[in-house]
Amino acid sequence: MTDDSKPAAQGLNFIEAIIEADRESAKHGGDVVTRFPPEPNGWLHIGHAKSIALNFGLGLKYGGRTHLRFDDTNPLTEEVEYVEAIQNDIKWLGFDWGKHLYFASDYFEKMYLYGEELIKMGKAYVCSLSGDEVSEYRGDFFKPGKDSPYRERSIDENLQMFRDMRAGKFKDGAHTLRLKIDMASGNPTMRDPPCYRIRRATHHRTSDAWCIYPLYDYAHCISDALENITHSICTLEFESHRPLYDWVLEQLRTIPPGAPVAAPTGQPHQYEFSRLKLNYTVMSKRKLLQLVTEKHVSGWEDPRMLTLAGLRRRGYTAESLRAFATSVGVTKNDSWTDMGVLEGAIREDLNLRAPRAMCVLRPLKIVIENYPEGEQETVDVQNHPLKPELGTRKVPFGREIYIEQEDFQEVPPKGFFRLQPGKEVRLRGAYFVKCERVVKDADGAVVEVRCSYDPSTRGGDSPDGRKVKGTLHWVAAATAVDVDIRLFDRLFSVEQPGTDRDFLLDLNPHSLETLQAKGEPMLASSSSGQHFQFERTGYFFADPKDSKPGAPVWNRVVGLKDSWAKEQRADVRAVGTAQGADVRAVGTAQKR
RNA sequence: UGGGGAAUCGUCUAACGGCAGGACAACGGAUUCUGAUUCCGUUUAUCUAGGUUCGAAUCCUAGUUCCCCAACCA
Repeated sequence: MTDDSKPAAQGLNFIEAIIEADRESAKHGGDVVTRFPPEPNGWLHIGHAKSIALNFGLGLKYGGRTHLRFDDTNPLTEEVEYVEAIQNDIKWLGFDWGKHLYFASDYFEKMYLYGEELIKMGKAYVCSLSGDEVSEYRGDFFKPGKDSPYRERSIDENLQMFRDMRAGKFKDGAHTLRLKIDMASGNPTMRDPPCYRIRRATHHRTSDAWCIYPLYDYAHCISDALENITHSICTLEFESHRPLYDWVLEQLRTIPPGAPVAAPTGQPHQYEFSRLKLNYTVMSKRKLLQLVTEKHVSGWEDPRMLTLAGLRRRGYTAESLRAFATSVGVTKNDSWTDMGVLEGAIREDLNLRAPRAMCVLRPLKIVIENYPEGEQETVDVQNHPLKPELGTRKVPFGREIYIEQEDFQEVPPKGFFRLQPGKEVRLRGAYFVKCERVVKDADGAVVEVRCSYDPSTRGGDSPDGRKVKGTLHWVAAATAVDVDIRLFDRLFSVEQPGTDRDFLLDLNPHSLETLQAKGEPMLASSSSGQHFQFERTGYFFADPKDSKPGAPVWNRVVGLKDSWAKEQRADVRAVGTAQGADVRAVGTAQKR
């Protein structure tokens, strides 16, 4: 997929630059080992895709490897359901951890022994302050913390108590093991952080083997070191945790030979990049979970959700997501990516991938008066104009057909070149038709348009060389199949949901519209998981969950770009502002 | 009145003392049996103020703005 003929678009991202410098200096023996460390407490979303693509991409690019490690140190929120879903999503995205599947819980025994060693070194102590007291003693940003009264417990007592913690001799929350660092540090993370808490909860892997569990800051760096991770890449909010990450490993490296547990071999370094922020959506797992549990969406796999599962079901391809992840770049800038970039990525992919079909979303009946009654024929239509090798298909045509309601205007606006009284358009792959008259109901609404056709234009070209401006998609009424369609819009109606109020208030009430359309017969037999471009309307995907054999349900992945619609909107705006406009504007011509 | 980060077209991102480049968006045009795609073109940026230098987005000084940190969450 690389194109060396392109002029250097280069510029490594800053992590690649670090890695290349490290390889240059033979740091880590030139190895590159990264890891993707999800906590199994929710489904993966588009933001994770950026991290996955980064970590696995680096492993691939530099001939190293990437581990999948579940960061499962909090049994209260973690479940196997998530472990499975996460693996599923990563594989679907196209990445492979090979045999390198790990769990932080695999290291619980070692982590515990490291705790004992830290106690023996005088670097950790059992603290018996309550949660409230701990935060009180911690101070705040401007006020240094105070030492815990338990800070100077003897090594023997600490060791005994830590063992008793493990043995289940204390109530939940009665004690913690804390690292002895510096209660006056300007960085709150370094104010004697707890590294073990007592918590009787069944763990999804270790069951009830443990009643104490390590905390993130302690567990993560140790896991990285045990796996010989070289570049431990995380998001910006962990930046202030890096001194602690380094501190723990530094202590552990001093474990003497012959101790019950050997010092970890790896010397990983943590690097931080900015997480993906996309407008018109929310990314936090807490909010996504809330959308699911409060049933604002149908589940983690709702096609409007920007979870990987939701996007997959919506019809996004793994390729498009990987391309998107690459296109947003990797920096430490706090930035917002426009949803349009994601939509562009899937359009670009599907434009090449998806065969074309015709489907009329909001039908308007056309009767071709000079077409023989009772007669029917088939016309050949290209399956993919960009790929002639995909051939053509037979599409039935007849006297009565449907076109899109918006493709006819009795009183057309300026620039409209679709069907209108007295004018001729092309029905794709079929004939030129001309609007002769309009049939209205009692209220004056157009219910049917009467046309004539030119039999000599069969196939869509006129022998006399006359041109038409418009080409419409259509479906023959007699053979049309009813098609279930779901049109999705952005889940939220504002760029940054929840900025100054509850994010749920920013939900877009029109994010889902279902309708029954008229499609060409082929669409009834399409199998789930298939993509089409419905010509002139958008890219659609047969929903893998809701489709039944012979009755696919079509998700609109994304609409086609529509510069006509955009122009119309611009005209509306222009008219709106012109009314209030001031004539003085004429005078600006004198400038310069 | 702490600690840690970040500031480049509208957006995202390059440039590492030597012509501020690319992508997306926008706008204009060409082609088109999809008002799609494709192609061509145009507009738009170095947070501010000083300094060093032949030369500063880049180095120095001072300032401004924004983000993160006060779970026994990750």
